[in-house]
Amino acid sequence: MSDLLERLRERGWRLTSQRRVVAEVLDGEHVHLTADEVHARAAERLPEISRATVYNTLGELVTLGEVIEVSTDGRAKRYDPNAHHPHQHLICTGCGAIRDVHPLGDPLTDLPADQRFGFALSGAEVTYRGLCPACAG
Amino acid sequence: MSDLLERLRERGWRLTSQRRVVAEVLDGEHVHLTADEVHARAAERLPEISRATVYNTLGELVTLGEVIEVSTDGRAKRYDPNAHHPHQHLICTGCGAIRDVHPLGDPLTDLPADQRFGFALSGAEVTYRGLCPACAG
DNA sequence: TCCTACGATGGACGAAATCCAAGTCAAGAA
DNA sequence: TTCTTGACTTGGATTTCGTCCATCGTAGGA
Repeated sequence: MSDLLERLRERGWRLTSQRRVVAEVLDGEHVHLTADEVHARAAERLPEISRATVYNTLGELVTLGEVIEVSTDGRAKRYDPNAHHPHQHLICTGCGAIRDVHPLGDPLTDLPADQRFGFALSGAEVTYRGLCPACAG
Repeated sequence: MSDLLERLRERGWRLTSQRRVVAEVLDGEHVHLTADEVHARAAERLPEISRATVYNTLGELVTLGEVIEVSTDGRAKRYDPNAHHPHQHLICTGCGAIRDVHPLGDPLTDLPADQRFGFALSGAEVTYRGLCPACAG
């Protein structure tokens, strides 16, 4: 059993075939899939899995901190299984490809106290944008 | 006439009453409105303006670089008229309130060459998240 | 094996945004 | 000023993404 399923089981997750397949889809490929793509890949192994179940399961994985939700543009959210390694995203403005990147330092430290307006900061996301080599042609 | 309308006119924008009202709504309040809120405020002055026109006009303003589109979460996009002053956003995880903030340095410089993967970078957006004083209450 | 509470199902629903064919009008031409 | 034309607007249909809900199924403990 994968590390992911193992961790979930330890937390009392009821392990259904549907949840197993969704977790395996995410665990298997470290790319950034939409909910619909996750559903399509899960349906290859479990043809009658419903979209509601995929949404429910993804939501739980996000709540449990196993998966990160990425809203890159105004389109479908993407799900990033690389939740245990802090990182940011680099997105191609041409084709929409997403890469995980590791900038120097912690973005949070760049926001001085007088720019925090009394907020209790919990995190910062950085999205770099540019043309990938293929799109720059 | 406002600076915004002046700039648009110089670029050959056909100035219709609908476009004028949308531009004035954005120019007047430096808050982050959704398309629906822009439509509601525009309709106060021009009751029969259609949603499609508001969406069209907002899209053109974004293309022209006069307005920035902010996709905070999976909800409606917000439109930020403060496009000529580089800034980032601080969002309350409780109530969704958005503030413009000015972090130190340029986020782009934090991404080392070996993390750029051949991309031609065009920009970086930083979203700080936390609880605002009212929600932390 | 049996129970039962938790999870899955799928169709209806809703929000946000886009599309499209038809009607309207800003602004340059005469 | 009036005319002309192509760009702009309209509103309803459509698409996309996601949630809700009543009902059915089943994982896992007793």
